[in-house]
Amino acid sequence: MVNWSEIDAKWQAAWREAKLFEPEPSDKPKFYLTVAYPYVSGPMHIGHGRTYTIPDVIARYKRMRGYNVLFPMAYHFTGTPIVGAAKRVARREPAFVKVLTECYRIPREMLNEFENPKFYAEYFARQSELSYRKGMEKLGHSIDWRREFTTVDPAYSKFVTWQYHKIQAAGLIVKGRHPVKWCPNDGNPVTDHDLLEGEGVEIVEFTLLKYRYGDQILPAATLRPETVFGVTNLWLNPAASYVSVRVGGEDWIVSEQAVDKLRHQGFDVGEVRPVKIDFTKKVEVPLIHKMVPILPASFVDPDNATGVVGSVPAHAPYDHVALLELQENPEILLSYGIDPDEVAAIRPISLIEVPGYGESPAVDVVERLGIRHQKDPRLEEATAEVYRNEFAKGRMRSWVTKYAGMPVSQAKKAVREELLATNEGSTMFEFSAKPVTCRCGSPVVVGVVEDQWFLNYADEGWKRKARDCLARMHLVPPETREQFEHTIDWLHEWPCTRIVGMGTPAPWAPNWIIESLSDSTVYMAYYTISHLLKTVDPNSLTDEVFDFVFYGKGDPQQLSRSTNIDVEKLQRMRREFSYWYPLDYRMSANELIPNHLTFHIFHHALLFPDLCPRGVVSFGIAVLEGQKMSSSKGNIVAIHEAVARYGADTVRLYLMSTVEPWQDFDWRASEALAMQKNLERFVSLAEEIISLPDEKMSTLDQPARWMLSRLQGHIRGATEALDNFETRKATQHSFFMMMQDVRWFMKRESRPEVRAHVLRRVLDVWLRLLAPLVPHICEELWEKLGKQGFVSTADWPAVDERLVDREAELAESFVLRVIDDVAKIIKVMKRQPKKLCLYVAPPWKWRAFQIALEYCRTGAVDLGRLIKEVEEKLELHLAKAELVRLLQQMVQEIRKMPAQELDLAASGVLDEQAVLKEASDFIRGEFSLSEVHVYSADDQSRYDPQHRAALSLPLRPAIYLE
RNA sequence: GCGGGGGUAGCCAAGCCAGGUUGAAGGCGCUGGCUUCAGGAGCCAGUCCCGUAGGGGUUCGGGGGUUCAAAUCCCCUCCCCCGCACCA
Repeated sequence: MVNWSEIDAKWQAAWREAKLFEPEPSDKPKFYLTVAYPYVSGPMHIGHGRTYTIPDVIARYKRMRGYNVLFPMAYHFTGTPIVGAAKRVARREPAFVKVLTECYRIPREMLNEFENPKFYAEYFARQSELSYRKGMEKLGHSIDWRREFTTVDPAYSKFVTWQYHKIQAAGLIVKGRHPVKWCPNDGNPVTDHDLLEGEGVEIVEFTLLKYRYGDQILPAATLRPETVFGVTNLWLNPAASYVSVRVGGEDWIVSEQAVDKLRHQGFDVGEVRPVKIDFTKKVEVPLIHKMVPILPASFVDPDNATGVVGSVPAHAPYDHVALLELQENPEILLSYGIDPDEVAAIRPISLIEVPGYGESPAVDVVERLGIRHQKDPRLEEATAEVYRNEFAKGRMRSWVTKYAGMPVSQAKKAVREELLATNEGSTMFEFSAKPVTCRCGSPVVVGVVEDQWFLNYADEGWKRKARDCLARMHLVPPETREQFEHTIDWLHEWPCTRIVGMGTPAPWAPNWIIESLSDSTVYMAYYTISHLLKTVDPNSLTDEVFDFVFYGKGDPQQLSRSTNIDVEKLQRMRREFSYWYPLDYRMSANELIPNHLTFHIFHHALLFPDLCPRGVVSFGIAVLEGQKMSSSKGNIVAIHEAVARYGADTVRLYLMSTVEPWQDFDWRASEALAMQKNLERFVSLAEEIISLPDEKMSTLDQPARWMLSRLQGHIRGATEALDNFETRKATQHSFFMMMQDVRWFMKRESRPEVRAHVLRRVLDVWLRLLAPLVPHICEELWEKLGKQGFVSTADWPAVDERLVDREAELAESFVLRVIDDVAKIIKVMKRQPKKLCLYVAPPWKWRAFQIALEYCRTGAVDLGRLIKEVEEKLELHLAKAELVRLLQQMVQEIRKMPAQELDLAASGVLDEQAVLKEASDFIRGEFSLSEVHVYSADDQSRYDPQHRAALSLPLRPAIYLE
């Protein structure tokens, strides 16, 4: 049993005291990596454990490779979720309180403190056992803690202020209006976290077509303005209440429910009066100015947009079905005073042609599905199908002169533009699904925020800079490049200010807060000086200070006088930044590619065009026993619990071993436990090796040469893996394969002095290979092995080419193959043999083998020619049938064998007889035999009662068992 | 719809780009043997099917093709996951 927690604590303290991870600028080459700082709205769990262990492993590896490594960390406080969580505590929401008190064991009497967002954040940032700080320390992360900060620190705000001054000066902050989910009760925008229901519901923009109804306007809402050319009538729901309302200078008729929506969306809404719809009146369609009737329809939802709907039966299944119903039921029409003959005359007007459909797609689909009533739920699916196909493949018909031949996707925009330009249309936002309800219980509406500030990512010049930056970056995995490129193309104005939440006031509009993704784009630069800023009065951090630190602009003497910051300190900050920047690698979750990671490229491209990050590594998501983790629901495994149960090294190794960083990770308790046992086995193996006498070098025999050669392969494998951020592959080589090989060697090597000598050499290297992955136990064993200093700062092992021994590896795999064959035979003969005879192929068969190998190399084997050539060259006295059989077998064998081994074998370095004789004692033991004999197949004195020797082939000796 | 990723033996997961160590690494699970002051310990072996001599049959979502040779290359097809914004 290993006392993991004791070892963890011992070495974490030792590293801290030695200030091992507090790098200073020097003349050593540097390696600077960062990972997205945590948003501290809950405990650190194993998903985060993985996120932060990956960079730690890389940092530790690079440190051993001789780099001066900077790995800093901070905490993200900015934004709404923490504030939202504090609010939920204030409201004492039962489910949330339960998670806090039961899952996270927060005493109930402390709850009122959690109503304060800052306390809340601090608690999970660094105060409690559940915190990120404690979790990372417990995992042994090699972080320079001197540099930690939070995004609400005054100095950080100064840095954000500097940054936004720069962006503003570049003309990339623009103002506009922006739709948001809005709670009228709270008077605030709400995020998805604030919703009781309606999470993920989108805001869609409808076009309003202004139909003239006498002096009034009926604004019909549609997502398909291009279909205006096919309008046959207007729909209103007779069961709904419509009102007349002043909007701007116009008199609109909309559903009662629409009035508030318009108001929230910034329309100038005046007096509201009830109105009775006169279904006998005609309305004038905008743009085409034709008169159409108003018809009653129950499918019209008064709570969706304006409650007024235009009818395009050729392209809208609802419209088509509703019209059919009216045509079949004239009595309904009569009750509204509508002339049934007029309605009976209405025909769908097709304006879009779509491959795969007839004249009117909506009619086709309705007929195919057999839909007869406007309340049929399948109309949703029918509408989606028609919409999708027309949008993707449809073109405007030739009669729609102005837009003839235009793809629907374009026509939609063009028609909309025309409607807006002629004031025959307007726009309105609506939710894509309902209901949307705030946690306070109030229904949420779409609110349009005026005076919203945006980062103008749509700016072509900025995009170009971002693309240039991206082109120079190394991306892991490489497939992410397309995602980044796509994101840069498609990103447009990003609303970068908020009304609520913690953060930095926008410099030009202090009533707004810089939004939390927008304040976290270039903070990697801030880390380089964050420890020094702790001794500086934040008020003295003017833009000029940052200009000097980041750009070297200005005179430090003068700057010192104006700011009261020591010149040395200013120069030291400048030196830190100049030394560490650019960032070598940025690591983050791949779900952040569409926003944070691309933003960080944009902002670097603007602020540090010559110092863009060199690379990005994107991580996959983590799940727990196949289930999505959720801090707010409490289904997580907290880091401090995992470390307490398994030890830091087990957690680290498990996190690194099952998948590569960019793949999705699944934590399974049973596998974590298994990993702990594996690690304990390693420890007892290592301790056994350490207890062996330190033998002097003696001649290395076959198993020893094999072991040392395999070791070189694993050094190479692990090195390549970590160079490519492949933690899983590194673990495979450094841990699992090493375990297998060492065990095999211990079993195989019979001479104690050779075994001791080789194993001690192996362990010296092995501990260093494992140190980035499981640093605590490696330090412990490194010390026990009698090595000086920390293994964490020891040299990473280099491949010793002199120990690479392909012959030894070939010989060993040859022995293994023979053992395998013998085992198979014993299994089939179903009794325990006493005696084993092995007959290795005679020289002439090797020559035939070489010739056959040449044939195989060129592709198709002409067996006839091969036989002829072998006969001629070897002058054999052999029955033709026998030779044919033999060569066929050889070709088959060659096809099955590894190419490199074959080449080596064919060169004749392998003395089969000698290798098998060396291994014969081992083989005897393996099968509990009493005798093992090795003969050449042409040895006249051999014991061979069943004439097996004739079956021998190169690399496949004949076998006889009795 | 747009963009990205993926389907491999009971499970996870390598391999695929550069076709030939591929019945297919490694881990987990399971089975057997050994060891053991039977304990969720350790060690060894096995783990697609058939087979009293190292063999044969059939496998990498499905179908087709290229090739002496395909999990790997090409074509078609089915299915799954993630992102699409104001949310960190």
